[in-house]
Amino acid sequence: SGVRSFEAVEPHERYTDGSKWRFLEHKGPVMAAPYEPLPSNVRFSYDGKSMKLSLGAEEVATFFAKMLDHEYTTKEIFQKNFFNDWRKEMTSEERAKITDLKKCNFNEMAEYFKAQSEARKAMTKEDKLKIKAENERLLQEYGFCIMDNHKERIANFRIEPPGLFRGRGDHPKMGMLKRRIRPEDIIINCSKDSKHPKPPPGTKWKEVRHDNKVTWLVSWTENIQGSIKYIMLNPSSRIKGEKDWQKYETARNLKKCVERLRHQYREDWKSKEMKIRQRAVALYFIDKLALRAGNEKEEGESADTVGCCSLRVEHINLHAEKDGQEFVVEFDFLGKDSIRYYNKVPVEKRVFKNLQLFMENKQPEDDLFDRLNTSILNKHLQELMDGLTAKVFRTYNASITLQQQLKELTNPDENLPAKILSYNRANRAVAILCNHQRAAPKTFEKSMQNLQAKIDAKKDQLAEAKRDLKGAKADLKVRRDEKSKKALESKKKAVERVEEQLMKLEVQATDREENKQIALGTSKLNYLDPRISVAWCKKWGIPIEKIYNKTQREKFAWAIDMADEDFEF
DNA sequence: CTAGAGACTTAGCACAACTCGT
DNA sequence: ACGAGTTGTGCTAAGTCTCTAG
Repeated sequence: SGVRSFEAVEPHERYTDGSKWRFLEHKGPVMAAPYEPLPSNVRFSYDGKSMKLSLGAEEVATFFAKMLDHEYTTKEIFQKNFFNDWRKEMTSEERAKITDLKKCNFNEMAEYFKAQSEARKAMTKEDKLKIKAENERLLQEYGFCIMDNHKERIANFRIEPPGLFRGRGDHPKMGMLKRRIRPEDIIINCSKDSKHPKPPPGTKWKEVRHDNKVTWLVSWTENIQGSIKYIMLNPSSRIKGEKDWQKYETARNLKKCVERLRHQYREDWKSKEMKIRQRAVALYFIDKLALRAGNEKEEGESADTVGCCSLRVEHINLHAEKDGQEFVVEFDFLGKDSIRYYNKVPVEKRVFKNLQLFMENKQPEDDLFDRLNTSILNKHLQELMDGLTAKVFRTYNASITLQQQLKELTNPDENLPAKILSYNRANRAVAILCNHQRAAPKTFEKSMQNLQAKIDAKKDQLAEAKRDLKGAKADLKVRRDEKSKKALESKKKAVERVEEQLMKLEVQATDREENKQIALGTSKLNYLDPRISVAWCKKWGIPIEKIYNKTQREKFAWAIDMADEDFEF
């Protein structure tokens, strides 16, 4: 099943009728483990008196108890949403009695779960092995499907277990109960002529359908936002790989016409139509700053975040002059996942003047681009180039930046670790462009200190090695024999070795420091044409394992097969 | 054009698994 | 062999974009 062939030049739709497969067979999802009631000695108490909860109410209470040491359980919205949903699961007697969250004591439950997790850590090796074996069995049975002629890995074959919803950022629905998914909620998708997955004994699927226009195997509707969740294939699968390839080919098509498009939107800055000016300025931001498109969101349904088209007046500040630069736009807004975007960018005068115009007579909470949305923008883009949408600019600019940076930063004379540092720096330039941030690792300070200690130790070692070398030189001068000559050689070698080790550590420290709050993974996985990296590795004799781990090599198998050292994005 | 459903990609984080020095 | 620190993986939320109906 590992052998795949791709057309060498252009990715194509496998079928011309829009269907995604002919044959699809799988075992269905793994359901969430059923609720295990608490032992009777673990009690919940209300208003100082212990009280036995009904099974349903107890389960939801344990969700809260498990989260007690997270800061967000102290938030008012979280508590309100939780309590509201919890009460719905109570019996009418419980509901009558439990009316104030502050009077609830979950401590025994919390202690119990802490003890459980300790016990799990302290399990014997055999028991851990047993669990591992069971997981492996589950993976083998449910983790694969047959699509057309290939056995393919499934990405997420487990149904999401129930729990309390925790959105990102300031989410109005945090703390709500994410309910348990039953077989009756689940839609199965497979081919008619396949062996259909069986629902658990005594249950039924909501539906079994045979829709080969879609790629998912299982779906259900989630109760927090009412959106549909899917079980789909792993990125290593044919269907995902071809799609990925296609994405990068579209971005390469953009490369061919991007100068034309840039010229066009610069012209449009002068248009007499407000709508066209807004479109042109937004597109400039998307191109220059790799902003996301910015669809409209329903207010109050999720955290207040924006992208380009949904920017509001309050998200930018205009400075005719700032820090010695003219026409500076200061961006400050929350983007996807409530990650802050903060940037001060000098722009062309004409853009600046347009922004002033767009902001005239508006309140801070008004839309900056009031005549624009993603649908208008994408319709325009579609006319400029086949398959062009706003997000293609992100892919294009990310990939072209990597290629440029690699060209600029790679020094042919440097050794392997130095070259890899260059790669990471090129990758980092992209991550910064795309604003891929992470919380600094909790162990960051300590880990830097450790590394510094290692470096210091290595420096001492080097000084010592150099002293030895000097001694050997002096020896040779005096003795002039073969033995001293050999000794000198070996001391020289030793110095070189330690020098190299020291450099490696210093490179590592630099890399880590620069990476403190930057996440490289997202761009590597989603924005960088893997053929650029494969070509770079081949050109400089870098083993691909230094750049891509096993999972990544599987995902990018198509590119590793395809690209040679002169691949140009 | 608007709203909503649906399908699919992109995202950061928690924790499990592994690695390396002692 | 062990534990601390690092890396990899699973999870699932949060985006983008298309399509359809009114």
